Amino acid sequence: MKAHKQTIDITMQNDLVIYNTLSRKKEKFEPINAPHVGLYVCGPTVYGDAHLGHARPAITFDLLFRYLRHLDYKVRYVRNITDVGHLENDADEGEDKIAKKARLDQLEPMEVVQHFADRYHENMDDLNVLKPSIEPRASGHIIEQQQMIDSIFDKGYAYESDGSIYFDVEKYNQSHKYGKLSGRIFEDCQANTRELAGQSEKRNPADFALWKKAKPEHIMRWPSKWSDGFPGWHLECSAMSTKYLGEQFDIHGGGMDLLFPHHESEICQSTIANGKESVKYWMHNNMITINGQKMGKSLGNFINLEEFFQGKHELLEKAYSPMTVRFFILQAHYRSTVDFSNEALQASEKGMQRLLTAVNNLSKIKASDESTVKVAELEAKCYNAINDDLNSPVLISHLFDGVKMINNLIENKEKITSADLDLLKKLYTNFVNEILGLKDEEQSAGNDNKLTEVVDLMLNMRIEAKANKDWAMADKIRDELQKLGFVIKDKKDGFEWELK
RNA sequence: GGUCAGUUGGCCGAGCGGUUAGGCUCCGGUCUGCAAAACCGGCUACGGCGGUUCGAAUCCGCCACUGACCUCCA
Repeated sequence: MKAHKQTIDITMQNDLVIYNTLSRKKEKFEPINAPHVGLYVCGPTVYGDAHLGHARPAITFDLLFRYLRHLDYKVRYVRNITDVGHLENDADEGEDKIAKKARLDQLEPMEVVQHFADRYHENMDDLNVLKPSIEPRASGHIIEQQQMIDSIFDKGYAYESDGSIYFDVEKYNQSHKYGKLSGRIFEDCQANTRELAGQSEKRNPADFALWKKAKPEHIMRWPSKWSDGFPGWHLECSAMSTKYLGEQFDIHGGGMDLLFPHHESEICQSTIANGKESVKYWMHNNMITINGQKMGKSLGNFINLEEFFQGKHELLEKAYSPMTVRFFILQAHYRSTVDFSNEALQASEKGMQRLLTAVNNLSKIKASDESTVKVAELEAKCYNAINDDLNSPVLISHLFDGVKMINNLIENKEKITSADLDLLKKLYTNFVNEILGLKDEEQSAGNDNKLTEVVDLMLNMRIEAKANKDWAMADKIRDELQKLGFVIKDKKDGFEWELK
């Protein structure tokens, strides 16, 4: 039995295919140094509460992390926290996002960082997103970033201008061809990059900052040989991924909006500093839209995760649990946009409940001496789906086919051997709990003991009324409880209820 | 304006040359004192116009529309 499982896993490992943004193709996943896998994902800039948009990459790469671990890879997952250097407008001019928030709230920048990092972690825990192996902060790696600048400078791809250091994109383009990830052409970037006042210290509008001299009022600053200042936004990811995953590593992930210029710039920095391509597979999750539009601060349509969980937002008809949000996101493929709507969320909520109920009901199935169901086939379909560039929607559709199988087994419409039953249970534990990361949230609600006793009492009285064929009393108890928001479910031998 | 995606049934959302994706809704049935819940079953769509092919939602061309990035944002 164990030996059998091993063979399956080894086969499955060899079958994983992921879409590489670099080649715009699906590629067989082959780690540089198996069984070790290095995974780097761009984390949040912690100057505000996490919203639905933050949940997408977190859940997408959590799925990848979980699946790679399921395949017995030794994964080192690094997801950074940006706490310095990310400027307004993602430009090379403008106020630091953290510093601005600190100024507005009259706090130390690190108070802002601590507060929102803590909130982010709470939200991620709620969503059942596993903690990364390492969660480095940009401000803790100033030395590493300065060393990387030195390296780029020594190789002649950076220049100083009034205390700031810029990456020389034109020179890079001549020797390495700029734009291989985003598909942009250097000349177009020159023509289309907006020329801001104050950018004149750059030789070329497409150049980006590696180190910025701090203006007198700028509070987040570190000494350097060039000036008192702070690192450029793109640099932190290159410096930290190199430090923890090495000069070459397997997968770099992030949102599609980071593809340009952030990831393109990372490639430039790492290629020059390390003398070689650093990332083997680039993966990008798509955006979440609301009523067909991307969420954006300027559109005023972004919804915080906390607001989802509490139902406190004008666009929300009700609260949606973290698992509902997670399931909703997993029901679309990560490279597709997914459009938020109350109707879609509610569809996911019901569907997920049906799936999780079936999982709980697996224990009710009794084994026979033959099987009329094809469990091994179902398992193969599930692995094929997840192996195909993490196709979670197709995986989920197969799991729903299995739900029908489970329900029919419970009602003895189908038969299953004990070996197949073990496989079926393992299949659902693996895919639903371990890989998709779904868990039943039902238990915690309405655990007020007195309330439970009173409601149970009422419903037991109703059973007596029914036994006496006192339908008026039975219906009265039911209807009144329903008015108060209780959902009453009659069962063959009793009842179940929950408070909405 | 440049670059890149996409347009699938009432709603969401897979598919990427031939087979029922799946979920929710809706409709029927089982169960029930009646309901609800639960379960089972049913519901054949691919923006428009041409073309390639024995065969196209899937490939090609044109048109229309939507979105993303280049500016905030994951």
